[in-house]
Amino acid sequence: MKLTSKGRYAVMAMADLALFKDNGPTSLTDISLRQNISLPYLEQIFIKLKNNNLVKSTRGAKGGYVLDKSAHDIKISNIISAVDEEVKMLNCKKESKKGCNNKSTKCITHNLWDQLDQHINNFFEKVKLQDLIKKNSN
Amino acid sequence: MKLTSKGRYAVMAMADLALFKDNGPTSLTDISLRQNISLPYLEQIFIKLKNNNLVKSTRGAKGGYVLDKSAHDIKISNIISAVDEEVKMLNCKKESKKGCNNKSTKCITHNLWDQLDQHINNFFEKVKLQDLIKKNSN
DNA sequence: TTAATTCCTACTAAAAAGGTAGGAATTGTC
DNA sequence: GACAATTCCTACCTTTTTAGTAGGAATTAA
Repeated sequence: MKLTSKGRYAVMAMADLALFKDNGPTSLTDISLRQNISLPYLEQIFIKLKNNNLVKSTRGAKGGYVLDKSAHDIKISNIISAVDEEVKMLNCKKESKKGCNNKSTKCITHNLWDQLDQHINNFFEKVKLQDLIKKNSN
Repeated sequence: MKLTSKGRYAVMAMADLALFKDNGPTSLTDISLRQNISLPYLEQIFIKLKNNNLVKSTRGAKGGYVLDKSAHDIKISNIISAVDEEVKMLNCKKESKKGCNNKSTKCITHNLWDQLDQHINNFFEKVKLQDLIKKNSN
């Protein structure tokens, strides 16, 4: 299962962008300071967010990043998958050739992890970036 | 987040025990062969399962393990936590002293991960070992 | 021109995952 | 009583991943 700091940082950074979107492009330096994430690490994360059309960049002084679409239209699942974290418990190969253990058809617990994956992915599908910043203002 | 092969193996092994419970104690050698898990690794896992009263052991020849209670009464969450895998996305310290980033009160995404944890833990609470072996007989 | 920024590639340190090695203790079976 | 099968125990190890760091090039507002 891959759900670690990178995914968390990505979501935090996107939420930060959404919160400060009215100030023009937000620099990674600002996000780094506000969210306490190392700047070069943020850079790597934002390359991916950009490649996945979640943010747009402006280079040079006064540059930075802005959301590429409204916070209403960005699902958490989009962010998670953009930084290569996939929610997947199973090593089990696709049900084409061999089974999960290189043995029989499916391992005993195949369905369990499959259902869990669906649960989690479903959760991330339902939550929008906008939901986070609403909640934060409590 | 800690949900890896160890937890998966533990659940697989417990399900195996449940499936073959009528043959008397099941040796780890058998489970190792059937589930394709390395024997010494299984041993380590079973020490923990035993310490958590999920299985009972019989030493010596013809020895092995049996479930310590009915498969109806063993929750997947029991197994996962027995092998030290905890479902917890947040690094965030308990809301006592400092906030999540060593900064403000809560990080922007605190509630999100908190809810996800609850979702997953809830899932594991609901599913019993018995449910797995029923499903497997499809 | 300079300072602030994104962009890019490569390296690295620490931790965790997923084991292996080797042997001691126990017990049913011949 | 020997032996084979097993659990039990401690220590080590190898590979992968995580979470960075280092160093600099390209871009652009002021």
